[in-house]
Amino acid sequence: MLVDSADIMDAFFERYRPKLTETAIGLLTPNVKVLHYPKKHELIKTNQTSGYAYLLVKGAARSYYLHNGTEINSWFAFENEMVGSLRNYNNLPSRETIELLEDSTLLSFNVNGIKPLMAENIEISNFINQVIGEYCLYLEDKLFYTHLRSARERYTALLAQEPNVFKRVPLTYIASFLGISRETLSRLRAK
Amino acid sequence: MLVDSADIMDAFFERYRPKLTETAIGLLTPNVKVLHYPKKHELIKTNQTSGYAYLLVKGAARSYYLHNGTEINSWFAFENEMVGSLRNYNNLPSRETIELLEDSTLLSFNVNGIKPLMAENIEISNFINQVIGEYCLYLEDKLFYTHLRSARERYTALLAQEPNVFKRVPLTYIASFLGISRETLSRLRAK
DNA sequence: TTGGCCATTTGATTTATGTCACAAAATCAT
DNA sequence: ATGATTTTGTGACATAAATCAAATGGCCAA
Repeated sequence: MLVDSADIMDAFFERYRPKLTETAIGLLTPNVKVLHYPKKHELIKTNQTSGYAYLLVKGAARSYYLHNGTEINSWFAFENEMVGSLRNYNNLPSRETIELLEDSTLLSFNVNGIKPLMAENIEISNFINQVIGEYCLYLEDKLFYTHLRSARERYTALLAQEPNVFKRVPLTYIASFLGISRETLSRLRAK
Repeated sequence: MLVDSADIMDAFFERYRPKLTETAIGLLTPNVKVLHYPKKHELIKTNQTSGYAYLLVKGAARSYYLHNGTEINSWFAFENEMVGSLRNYNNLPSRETIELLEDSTLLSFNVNGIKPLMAENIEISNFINQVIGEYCLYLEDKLFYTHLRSARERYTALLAQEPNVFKRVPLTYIASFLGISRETLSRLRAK
């Protein structure tokens, strides 16, 4: 059954209600759209500078890049997570391709339309900087829990911290995310 | 020869002059101090929540944490670089200790005094978010150039991108930063 | 200047993980 | 459903890098 587009956007803004007043929402709304895309659709492509960021309402996505001809997955995202290219946000070409792992429902944010609003509305500015700040903490964590850790340690950490990854993402993708070969991941799982 | 404190602060604000007006500088000034500390001084300590961030005017610093009883270095910083704990900024205890590698001159920023200014002055808000945004890009780069790369690749990348690290930081520290043993680094250098 | 303490190098050996090859299982399209 | 294609698992072997051990070199303090 189809959910009304306006409902989805309302639900999203409701989540941020303590932070975003009607004024801010009014400014954002023309720059936000509800979209549906099938599995394998590419939201952002390598070397491209996209003007959009997305919120995953329903579905899953991965980000990957090519290294020596093989795909290296850099992250996976699920419901209620923001997906996009930080480099794109800074007007640099994306190094990664962002691809849907499932048929998905998304909110698209027109970055070129929203950025200028940051100067005139402090709530929007805070909202965006909060998203980037949280991503920054995530990256620090990822480095901390990866650096100088063995394959088994990285595997068990991921299993503990993001169990849904193992339920919704093929092991081949998870292996390169963990920085190990498919075979090693298979053997780790076999205990 | 001693340089006057006011001169150092002026020079710093001058760097940001196109972004910070007199109003913003006036608000910041009471929260900024010029400090001198000797080599080995610890600016921020593990598990502590410091209320300060620093700009390295002259000198060098490293950030490290303990893992299985050994020090793992997470970054090195030199002149004109901001040093601090992102986790502290987000009111979380630091996982790392930030220690000076040389006798240094710094600007200290009182974060608790400055944060409230972000709500009333958009330039200060933009300034801070720019610093965090750049750190975020740095972390992405670090992951990208580290993940699934061999010891030799990580070594040559560091040598190419930050040659001064090898001039001012002991090899023991560089080894753990690269995620390799001291012996391996020595052998890589011997070619 | 000298001794002592780190930092760095070099050598021998071990170990974790990658690679290659193939088998089994699961998923997909017809 | 049925075969075909993709994903996952298992075994044998290769190799990068760790570990252990010890020698050499550099630097600081008395």
